[in-house]
Amino acid sequence: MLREIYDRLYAAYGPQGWWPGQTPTEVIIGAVLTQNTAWTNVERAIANLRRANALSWIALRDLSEAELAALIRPAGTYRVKAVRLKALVNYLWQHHQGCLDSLLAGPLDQVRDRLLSIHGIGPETADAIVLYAGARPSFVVDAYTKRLLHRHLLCDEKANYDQVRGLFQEALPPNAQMYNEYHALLVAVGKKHCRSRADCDGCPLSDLPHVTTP
DNA sequence: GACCAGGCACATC
DNA sequence: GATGTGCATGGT
Repeated sequence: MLREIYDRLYAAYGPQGWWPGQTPTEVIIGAVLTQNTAWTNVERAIANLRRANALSWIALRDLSEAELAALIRPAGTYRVKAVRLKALVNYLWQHHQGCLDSLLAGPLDQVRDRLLSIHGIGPETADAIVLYAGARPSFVVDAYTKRLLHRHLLCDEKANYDQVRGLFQEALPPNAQMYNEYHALLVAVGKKHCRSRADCDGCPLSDLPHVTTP
């Protein structure tokens, strides 16, 4: 069924062209900045960083936390995110000499655990980094994904992150390009539909099995 | 003027 | 271990 849903969404919406970052570094910064935040606000923050020549790991290392916070302010929760970006930058320099390829190298599960050990990087951010910066097949689960699966009776309402991720990874081949598109497609359909029970009109999945109670 | 957005850490029970 | 809460800007 998860393969069927992918095919339908792809047919309806086409390739999404995620992640909208120009370099792996930019993708990773965006992954932290977008936590609980609309992407348009993340773009403003990244534009500030670019204007300040701060889109590099050296520059980010040398910025103070307060300077960084000021630059990323449009992304919201900027004090928290400045702490998180600093934790990531410090980890990269302390454990990988500032080398991103080194941070992302090794068995996928090891890389994921490595990222999860960094303060401010939870499962969704870690998977987004592995998938969209590392181009490796770690499925990204977000609120849209959980909601859609629950509405279509494919997971329990209280299923946790790793359970939902496991459903996708068991049903699909470990194909990073496909995981990439699928996550983006789930966000696309989730923004238009599946928000309330009245949003099913025109949804490419509206004829699939569906919850009948709120 | 609420309500929400590619979450996460921390406190409390 | 399971909920509840703070973080904070900009769009709808």
